Amino acid sequence: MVKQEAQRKQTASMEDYLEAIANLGGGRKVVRVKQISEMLGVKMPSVTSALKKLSEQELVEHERYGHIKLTPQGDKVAGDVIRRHRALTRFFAQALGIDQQTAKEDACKIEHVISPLSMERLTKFVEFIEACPLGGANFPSRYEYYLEHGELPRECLGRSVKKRKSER
Amino acid sequence: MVKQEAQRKQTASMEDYLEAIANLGGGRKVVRVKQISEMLGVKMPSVTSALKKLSEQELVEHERYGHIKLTPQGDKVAGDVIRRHRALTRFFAQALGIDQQTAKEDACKIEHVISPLSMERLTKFVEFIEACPLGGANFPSRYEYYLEHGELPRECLGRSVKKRKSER
DNA sequence: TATAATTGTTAGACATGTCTAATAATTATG
DNA sequence: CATAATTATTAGACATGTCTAACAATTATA
Repeated sequence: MVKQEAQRKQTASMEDYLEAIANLGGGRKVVRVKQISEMLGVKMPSVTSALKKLSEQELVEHERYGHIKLTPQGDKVAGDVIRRHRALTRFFAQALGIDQQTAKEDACKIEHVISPLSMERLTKFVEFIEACPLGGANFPSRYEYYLEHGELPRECLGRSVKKRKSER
Repeated sequence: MVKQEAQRKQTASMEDYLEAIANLGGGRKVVRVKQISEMLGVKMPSVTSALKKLSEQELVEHERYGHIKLTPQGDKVAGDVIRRHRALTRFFAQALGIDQQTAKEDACKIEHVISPLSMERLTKFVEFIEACPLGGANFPSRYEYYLEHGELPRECLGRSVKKRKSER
């Protein structure tokens, strides 16, 4: 087995840069400092300085005034961040019924701090919600009822629903 | 209406200090720099320095070598943080089935970055889960099945379950 | 292609929050 | 109650990441 470089844990900030570069360079387009700076809402010198750090860690290839590209390692890290981002966005939007904008903003913050275990469970949770006609299709609609009316829908009150043996 | 001091948004770090002081001082016990430092895993000078900042913002009362106490404002901020913390912990533990330790750790991070909207929905979600015998009691158990076996439980596969009109 | 506009970099200030080392105050104990 | 042990503070270093101002390179255009 080949010895694997231990992947240094990135700060939230550096993860944001990697994510931005991946998103901008997705279609092999040229990535520019200015785009990154606009996407992240920081000034260009901040980007330059971040690129320097990421280059030193071999996560990014960057030469003065020249091209910006993720290395395979950088791409892997960015991919992980993006996966977390997507799952979290789906969770907030699909499961909790939150608007896309807020869902993304929250995902953007939480993706940097959530534990792998919680991330995994949250992902499975969304998959489950989306796949299971009962826990899935019914669950969100009942939940929405609860959100709107502040009280449980009929089907939850036990009357019109047969309980299974194990629940009697 | 009395003019209300705009509540300056706190950093994650300052929120942690307020939370720790509230938790330690809960029973009107004397709060000590050392306790805070141990609870947060920082050295004492960090605490002293944080207390200075929080005092300037009138969130904490602190005199040299003396007592440490939240002001009413500080107490309010701490209370908000603690409420977020609790709801998040419940979510991870109850809804996602994550161990208490990890649930708390994640809550500790996320409580500082989640939006009020998502927080509110997440709280309602947990309430719903805990209150609704169907979306509640059944949902987590089906979800657990899915977690363990990697596939949906029978009741979710449409066979043994009558769909309601609206879903046909 | 010379010049203007745009984009990128460097240098260095600043804010936040941590730490260590040295010192001071408080508290416990012989 | 004097001294030792503990707890707290100050001073200042350091790391991260942002910014502005000044300058440099690149690209567009007259």
